[in-house]
Amino acid sequence: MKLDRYDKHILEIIQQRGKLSNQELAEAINLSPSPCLRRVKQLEESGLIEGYVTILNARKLGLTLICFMQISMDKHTPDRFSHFEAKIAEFSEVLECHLVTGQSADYLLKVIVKDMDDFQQFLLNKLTPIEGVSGVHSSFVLKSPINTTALPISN
Amino acid sequence: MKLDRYDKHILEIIQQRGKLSNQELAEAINLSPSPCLRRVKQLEESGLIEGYVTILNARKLGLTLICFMQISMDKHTPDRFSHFEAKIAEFSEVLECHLVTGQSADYLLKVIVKDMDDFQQFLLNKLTPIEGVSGVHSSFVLKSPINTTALPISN
DNA sequence: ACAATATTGCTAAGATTTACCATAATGTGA
DNA sequence: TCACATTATGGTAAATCTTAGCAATATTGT
Repeated sequence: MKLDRYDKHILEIIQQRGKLSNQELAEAINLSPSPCLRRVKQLEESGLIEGYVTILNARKLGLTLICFMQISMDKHTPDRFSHFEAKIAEFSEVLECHLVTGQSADYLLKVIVKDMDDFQQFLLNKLTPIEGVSGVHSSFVLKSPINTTALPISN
Repeated sequence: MKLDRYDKHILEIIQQRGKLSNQELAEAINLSPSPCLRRVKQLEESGLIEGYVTILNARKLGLTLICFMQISMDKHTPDRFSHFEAKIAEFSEVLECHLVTGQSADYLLKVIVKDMDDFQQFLLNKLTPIEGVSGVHSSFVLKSPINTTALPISN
């Protein structure tokens, strides 16, 4: 699967503007609508385009507290990990869960909640009751000068 | 700005499927296309909908290495911070940059690169040369069982 | 240079978006 | 509770967009 300059240009644009009409996209990359649409469909079928999503404003939804949580597990057995991941998947306040390298933690979680009360609820009633969770360190986000879903496209 | 069940239903659906046609969305929430479109437009104008983006497959783009980096600064002065943020904004491999609380770091970065060579380039040629960067700790992502942009919508 | 292959741009049919308006539903104050 | 004001809905139609087929053009490899 190799991408020419048209494909790369398409990807760069639609990463930022997912709902651009095909005509506008075609114009932006200097191609007529037909081949432009064909290329997009191909990129979708290849799986390179995973999907289209809508980004909401967290603050306007009342979600003002974002927290990165480093989780340590007591034992590093496969069933400990899969059980943790299954439990975590039930909580909609968890936006990301990454298994990471590093001495201090096994998992890194990105969590979003309304306020500190909700955070406490999440921590005490949802996270720490999960079997095997032996340590939790929380870092609260003060501001996020960069926050994008757009991946770098190589030249 | 208060949301009724239609609005919440719209938001829940379009967070997952950003390019759903208005007709399909209307059908999904049991409303005719006209009022459905009006609601979406209103949500856009209110700023609650920030925008629509396309999610690409990082692996298929050759981007196989994701890393969370904790950055410490030597001095906590406003110009140190703003200079760091301005420099970081120039690097497309930085997907997120958060100013965070916690004893161990000032910034948390989410970085994506092709491989360890590119990571080394980023670390040595781009990140550490920034004035004021006094410490860097890197955690590599092994897998990400959860990775969503969809925010929880309260009932 | 030439043949084979792939890609483009045009066209037209079908589908969708979108504004308008009459009707229905909701909420408010007496 | 009722009348009234306000708001939201659903149908309609025009404009726009999507999308597949096809002839023409461009690209690639030998």
